[in-house]
Amino acid sequence: MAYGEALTALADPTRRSVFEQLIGGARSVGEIASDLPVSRPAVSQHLRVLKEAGLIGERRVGTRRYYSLRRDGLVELRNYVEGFWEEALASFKAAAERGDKDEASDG
Amino acid sequence: MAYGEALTALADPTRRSVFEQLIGGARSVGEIASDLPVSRPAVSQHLRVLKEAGLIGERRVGTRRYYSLRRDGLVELRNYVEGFWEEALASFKAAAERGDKDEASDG
DNA sequence: CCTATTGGTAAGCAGTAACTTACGGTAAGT
DNA sequence: ACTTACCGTAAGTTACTGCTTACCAATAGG
Repeated sequence: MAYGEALTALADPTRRSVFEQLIGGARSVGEIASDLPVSRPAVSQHLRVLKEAGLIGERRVGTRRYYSLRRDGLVELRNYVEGFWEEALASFKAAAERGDKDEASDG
Repeated sequence: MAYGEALTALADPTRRSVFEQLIGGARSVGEIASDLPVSRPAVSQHLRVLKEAGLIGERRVGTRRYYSLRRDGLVELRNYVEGFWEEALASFKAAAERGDKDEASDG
């Protein structure tokens, strides 16, 4: 059920940029913000959403906080996508074998 | 780049319900709405967003319109998820081999 | 200590998103 | 033709979201 929060978190373009910055590895808040056209507090807020969605984690060193992707969160999101992907494929196949033109899978 | 619209489309819970109803196959607007706690026009609006995101297609028969998932849209979304999944895995592995504790992949 | 660095939180604001009701438009049935 | 069923669109309202500025807490270093 947590994939809902994950999808919501990744819906916003800015927040998705934050997320994608972390694909390569951990980064501090300042580093992340320096690559974005919004203020640092805005980045903090985005990080909070991503964290509550389980997509990222935090590690403190000194006054800095390094954020990085959480494997569990990614797995959950991936499982959701793979899940309906498999189901949809099965539906497509079943419809095709019935000769249905219902499906707009070709459109 | 269209995965952005797809993620935005799937972010809303009601719209995600609409989407998930279509996994099993094509449905008419009325059928979809009857399983949801919102009005039919609201469903129409959600369908439009999903359609513009490339996730669903439409087929008209009589006065009814059957909506169903579009394979291409699903592929795009799946590719996005698989993409950062692979990259993230590589990053995790590299970090682990460096002995980094940067990554919060375990948290 | 005092200051600088780093970053989270609060308050406020503007934009947008989701919903409703009301209406229009098309196809099927009588 | 008239009615019914089905559905999209328009207009308006409410609520939320993302942003900014201002402020505060914690650590590091002189």
